[in-house]
Amino acid sequence: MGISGNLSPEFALLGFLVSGQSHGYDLHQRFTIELGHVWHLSQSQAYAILKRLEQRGDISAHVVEQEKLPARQMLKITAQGRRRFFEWLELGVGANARSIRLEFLTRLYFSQLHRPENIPQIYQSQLDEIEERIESLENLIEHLPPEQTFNRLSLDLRLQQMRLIQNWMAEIRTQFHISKDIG
Amino acid sequence: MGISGNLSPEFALLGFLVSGQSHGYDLHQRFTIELGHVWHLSQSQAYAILKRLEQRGDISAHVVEQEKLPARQMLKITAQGRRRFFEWLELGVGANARSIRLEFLTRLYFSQLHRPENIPQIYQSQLDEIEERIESLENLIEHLPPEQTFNRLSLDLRLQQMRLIQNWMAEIRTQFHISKDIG
DNA sequence: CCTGATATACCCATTGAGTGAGTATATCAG
DNA sequence: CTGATATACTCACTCAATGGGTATATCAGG
Repeated sequence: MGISGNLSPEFALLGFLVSGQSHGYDLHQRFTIELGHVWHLSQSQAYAILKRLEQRGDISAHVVEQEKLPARQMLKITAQGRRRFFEWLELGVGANARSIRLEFLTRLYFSQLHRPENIPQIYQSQLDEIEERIESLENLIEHLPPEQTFNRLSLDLRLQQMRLIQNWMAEIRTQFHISKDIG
Repeated sequence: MGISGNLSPEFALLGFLVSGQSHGYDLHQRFTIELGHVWHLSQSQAYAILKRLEQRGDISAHVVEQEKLPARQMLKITAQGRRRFFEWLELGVGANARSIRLEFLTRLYFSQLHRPENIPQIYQSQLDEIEERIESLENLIEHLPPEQTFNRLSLDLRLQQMRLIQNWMAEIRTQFHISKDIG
């Protein structure tokens, strides 16, 4: 889990349900419109995740018959689901490029929706993780035997990507009006 | 498949077998030493992949009893496996950051081992893909409705990552002495 | 001599990711 | 009346990945 657990399309669906009950089709639609360039989530994948969430007790479902269209599974978030969602919202996402683009942005999206006052804190802890990661990569590269060409190229790219993300985070600071003196 | 099929730890194992027969434990060791900072492949994952490769007929296995240690499965690449491997070696890997760091580097590694003369061609087609991707991202961003904050942030980051990779590719050009006038 | 770390060598169960296709019905434009 | 599009969901399958478990052998330290 944690670092690359790739769990957040799950939490994103949960996050939409925090605003009120809904059903699979609609959740997938909203996801696609709002975060479709962040992740790609297929319809069947969305249904699979929702089923899992139900099995875990994070959401509850009840069938709603419709006059003309097929019946819907109306989905509600449970107390447990709500708790799990807000716990997730405050976790760090780790510091690899992919999970920052995917998970951190998703977290930011739902923080803005449900907990805007927490944004500075979430922002800062993410930035801290990135800076730690940069140091640890610099260290790794320094101690890598010189003949390890391909491992070095890989680590170099990762390091450069982390530095890029550091700058991109500065853009986010501006866009979300986060002041500098937090943490 | 193709773009993000995530298939190359498979081909990497196959690629080690091009140099001669071996067994699971050793292949996993070599993988970890040579490409351990490119991918992380757990031992059990390695065995799972090798089993799949055998089922497909890309490798063949026969048991070798050992005097003291447990028996080994000696693995040999088949004609089919060899063909599949060299086909893969010439394919493009697509243009997302992750698959370039993982798949492209792996391909480069095995090209150097088994087909050094093909490096310029592989390099160039990868670079072309990256440049196409940059254009297509620029286009997407341009036509994105301004209210789509999070989708925009995601696309922005991807674009910047692609530009970074473009520069990183230039470093590779130098390191591998690839001349500029190819393709 | 015994113990514990390390290396060799492999397997299995489970969870999850992800695709592709199928099943229905309703609406609306041409 | 036909075909595209939208609503709404299900199923079967493959692959990814982790975390454990199972053995045996070697070798160093107490």
